[in-house]
Amino acid sequence: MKTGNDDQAENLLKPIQHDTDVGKHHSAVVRPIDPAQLPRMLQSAIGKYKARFEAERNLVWEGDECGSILYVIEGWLALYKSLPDGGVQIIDFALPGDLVDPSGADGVTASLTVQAFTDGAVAALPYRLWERMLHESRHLYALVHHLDTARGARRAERMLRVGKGAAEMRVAYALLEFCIRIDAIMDENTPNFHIPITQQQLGDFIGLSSVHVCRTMRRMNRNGIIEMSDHMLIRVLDLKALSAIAGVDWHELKRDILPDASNHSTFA
Amino acid sequence: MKTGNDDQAENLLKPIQHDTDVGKHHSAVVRPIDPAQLPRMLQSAIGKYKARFEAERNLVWEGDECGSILYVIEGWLALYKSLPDGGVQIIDFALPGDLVDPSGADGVTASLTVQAFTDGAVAALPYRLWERMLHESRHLYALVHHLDTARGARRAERMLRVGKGAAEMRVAYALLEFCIRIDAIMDENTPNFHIPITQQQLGDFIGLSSVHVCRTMRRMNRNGIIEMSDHMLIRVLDLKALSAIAGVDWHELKRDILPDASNHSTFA
DNA sequence: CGCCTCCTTGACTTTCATCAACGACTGTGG
DNA sequence: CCACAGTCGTTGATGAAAGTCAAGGAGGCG
Repeated sequence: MKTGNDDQAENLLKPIQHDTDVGKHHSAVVRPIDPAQLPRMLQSAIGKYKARFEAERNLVWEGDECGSILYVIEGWLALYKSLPDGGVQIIDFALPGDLVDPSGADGVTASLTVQAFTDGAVAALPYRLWERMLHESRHLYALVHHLDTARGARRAERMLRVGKGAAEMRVAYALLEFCIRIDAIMDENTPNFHIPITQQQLGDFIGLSSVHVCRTMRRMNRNGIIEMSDHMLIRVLDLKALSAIAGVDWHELKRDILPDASNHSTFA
Repeated sequence: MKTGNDDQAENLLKPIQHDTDVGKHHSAVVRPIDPAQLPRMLQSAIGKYKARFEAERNLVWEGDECGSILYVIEGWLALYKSLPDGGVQIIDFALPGDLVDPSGADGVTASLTVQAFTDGAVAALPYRLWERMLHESRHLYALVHHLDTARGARRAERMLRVGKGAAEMRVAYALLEFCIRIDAIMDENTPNFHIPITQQQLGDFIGLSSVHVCRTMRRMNRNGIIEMSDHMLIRVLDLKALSAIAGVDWHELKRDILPDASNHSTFA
C-alpha cells in the first residue's frame, strides 16, 4: 500500500499500552476458551429451543424479521445474499457449534438468507434470552467473542482471495478452509473430507462459475494435488502445493481462523 | 439457490419462538442504542489511551501481536490483507466512532494490517480493560454489539458485489456505502462528499485495478450519474441511477449497514 | 521550475463467463 | 428389470469483461 515510511514506522500500539493495565499476554488463563464447551453451557436453552430441519430448507430469508440467534447443533447451513439479477454469493457456512446472527444494523431485519445444505438441527435462541445469558456468564461471553473473532478472520481471508486471487487460489483456499473447519481426517498428512455442496455452490462461495470451478479442480486433479470422487469427497494429495496455490501457511491459517481450545491466548 | 420447495417452506424460526420469552419487537426501548453515545461512555478510557497518528502510518501489522481494541476518534483507517504476490485487499474502512479489533482466532495475533489514510487519533484500549468495561455496562455491550452487526452486514453486502457483481456495480456500491457511512451532505438529494483515498485504493477495496476503476467512474461521469473533482470529491447527480447500478435500495441499505440511533429496534 | 503522484486513455492480452452438448449417476415408476 | 427424467460434473467453442503495459497530462509541492 502506501509506501515510504514502513521502515521508520513503529507499531503504534506498543507505546500506547499502559503496562499496568495491559498485563500483556501472560498465560494465566482462568478458564480455557473452548468452543466445545458451548453445548454444555447452552444445554437447557438448546433443549427448549431445538428444532430439526431438512436439506434445502430456508431457515431465514433476507429481509424477513428475525428474533433469534441460531446455534447449529447438527448439519451445514449456508448464509447467502442475492443480487436483483439473480446472482448469489454465499457469505459463509455455519457448521455444528457455530452461531448465526442473521440480523443487520437495525437488529431485527435479516441481512442474509440462511439455507440448510443438509438435514440437521438448530437451537433458535431469542435475542432477549441470548443477551441475558451473555451478560450473566462472562465465560460464555468470552467463548462467543472467540467464535466472532474467528469468523471475522475467516471471512476477511476469503474476501482477500475473492477480491485479488485467481481462480486457482480461490478454489485452493476454499478447500483448505473446509479442511480446517471440519477437522479433516489426516491420513498420513493427506486430508480426506466430504463437503455437502455442489460445484455450483462452491462457485457461489468464491465468486466463480460452476464451469470454471470444474475446470480448476480438474486441473488440480491432473496435477496430482487433489483427488475427487463421489460428489465432493476430497482427498488432498499434496497439501504443500495446495497451500502454496492458496497463498497460505497451514499453521498460520489455523491460528487465524480456527476457534479452538488449543488456539487461544486470553488476557482475562 | 436450491429450488423446489421455496413455496412450501416456512420461516423455520417463527414456529420455534416461544412467545413468552421472545417478546417480539415491542418498541419499549429502555435506553436508545445510539453509537453517538460511545465517546461519552468511553470518556475516561479515551483520555487515558488516546494517541494521534499521521496519514500512511501503520497502526497494526498483520501477523503482529496486538493487545488492544482501537476506538477511532478521528481520521480514516484502512484494514487490509495482502497476498504473497503483493496483491492487497482492503477488508474495510474504520471511520470515527468505529471500533477495530485486529486479532484473529487466537486472540493475540493481528489477522490484518491497520493503516491510517489520514491524520487522526485512536484510543487503544487493552483487551482486559475492554472486556471488563463491556461486562460492567450492559448498555455499552449493546452499543458495541450494534456496531458489530452493522459491520458484518456491511462486509457481507460488499462481499456479495465483489463476488458476483460487475465493475460498475462494485464501484456504485462502494460510493453508496461511503455516502451512507459519512452521512454525506444532501444538497437537494445530491450527496456530496470527499473520500480520502486514491482510485488505486478504491480498486483494492472492491477487487479492481486502478485503471478499471478510472474507466468505470469516467463512464458514470459521462452518463451524468456522478461528478468527480479534486481527488475524490464526489457528487452524486443521479442517486436513483447509482442505486440501480449498485443493485441497492437506499433505505434498505441504510437499515442494514448504518449503526444509528434512529435505526435500531431492541428487544431489551 | 522540476519532480512526483495520481488520473486518464489507448492498445493488447488474459481470464473467466456463457452457451451448448454429452456422459455418469440416482432415483422413480412401469 | 428397464426406460425415464433429473441433477451434476465435464469438456469444447466463443465472447465479454477486466488486467496489464505504456505513455501522456494535470495538479501539488519543495
